[in-house]
Amino acid sequence: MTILDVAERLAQTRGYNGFSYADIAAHLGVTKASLHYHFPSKADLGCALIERYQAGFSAALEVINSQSAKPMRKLHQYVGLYDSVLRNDRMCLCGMLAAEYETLPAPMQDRLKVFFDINERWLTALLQDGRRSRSFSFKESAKGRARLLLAAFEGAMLVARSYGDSSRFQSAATQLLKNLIGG
Amino acid sequence: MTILDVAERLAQTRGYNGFSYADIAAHLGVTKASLHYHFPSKADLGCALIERYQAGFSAALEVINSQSAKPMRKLHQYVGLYDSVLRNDRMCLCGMLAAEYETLPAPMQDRLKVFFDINERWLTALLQDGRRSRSFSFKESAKGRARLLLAAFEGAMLVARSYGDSSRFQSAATQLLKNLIGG
DNA sequence: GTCTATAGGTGGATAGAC
DNA sequence: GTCTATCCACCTATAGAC
Repeated sequence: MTILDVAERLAQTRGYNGFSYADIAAHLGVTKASLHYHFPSKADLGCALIERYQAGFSAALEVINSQSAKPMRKLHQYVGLYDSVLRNDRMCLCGMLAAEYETLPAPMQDRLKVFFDINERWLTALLQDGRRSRSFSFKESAKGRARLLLAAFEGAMLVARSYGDSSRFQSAATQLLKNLIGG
Repeated sequence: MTILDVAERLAQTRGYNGFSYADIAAHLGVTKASLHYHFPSKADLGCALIERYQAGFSAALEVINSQSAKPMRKLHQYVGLYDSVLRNDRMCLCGMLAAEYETLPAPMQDRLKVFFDINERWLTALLQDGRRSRSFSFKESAKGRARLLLAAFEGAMLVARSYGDSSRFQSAATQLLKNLIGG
């Protein structure tokens, strides 16, 4: 378990303002001071968290893209990324940080939007592909649809977590894919 | 400006863990100690915040119900409640608190779910009415649809706020109403 | 790299005068 | 009801020994 592993879990369950160096130190059995050697300030740690999360997410998106699957199957796999986070009793890191946006250091705010932008671009491309191949059917702009899906997934995670009921997320995602994109 | 007014704004913009008695006191020009006279603990204040927010929301829902408008018009008015919050540069109080759920005192957690439950019930009833009168058309359960709408609205607010762009919310809401409920 | 020790600040909360 | 004064716990962060 690395510092980032522990910090990530804490940030995804309690939020950036909901954990401290002391929490991480306690979980790892080290002192707070040693953490500052690796991440001088909490803002540094926060930026590293988003960057690593982003990198992991991007890698997962590439894996999905590398398969020659139908667009709808790729979309289901995308939903699976969120679902696995939720089943791990966590909220999407960036959805969590979005709530705390106004309290975040500026460098974290910037990286947060990059995460959403990358997801939006990936989803937009998938939706365009799917519509071209007549796998998807929708009238609005692909970008608008992508934004809607992303926001709806984040919101569904947010509410599902309050109820400790991941089926709420799955129900929402299923409806979205069936009624909003539907072939 | 009352204590609750100031605290509400802070909670909606910075989150429950993102403001302190000192912040409220500074905005009101009083001391922290005097705040504790009205709300002994921060949990008391938090509960009062949710209860007042809930009461205001319920009152707004009754106003909508009291009109003899078409179901779709009522739904648009419901969306307008969220939109006005966002235009005020705020996030829905309960969407905000949902992110911080795990760090909240138990009494706040309970009240938070009550808020969502009440919204879900109101939306479910409206969707059922609309379907009965053939104003709405959807195949899934009204309850499932209600949950989806609520979660999607919260998520759309969440993301829109990070971009400081309320049109992102409006675009999402418009798509949801047109494609998910559509007549 | 990790430790001890500590600084300087802020958190929520209380006692008691007015 | 609001104030001053204060408490103690916790926060982020640094200095310097090992």
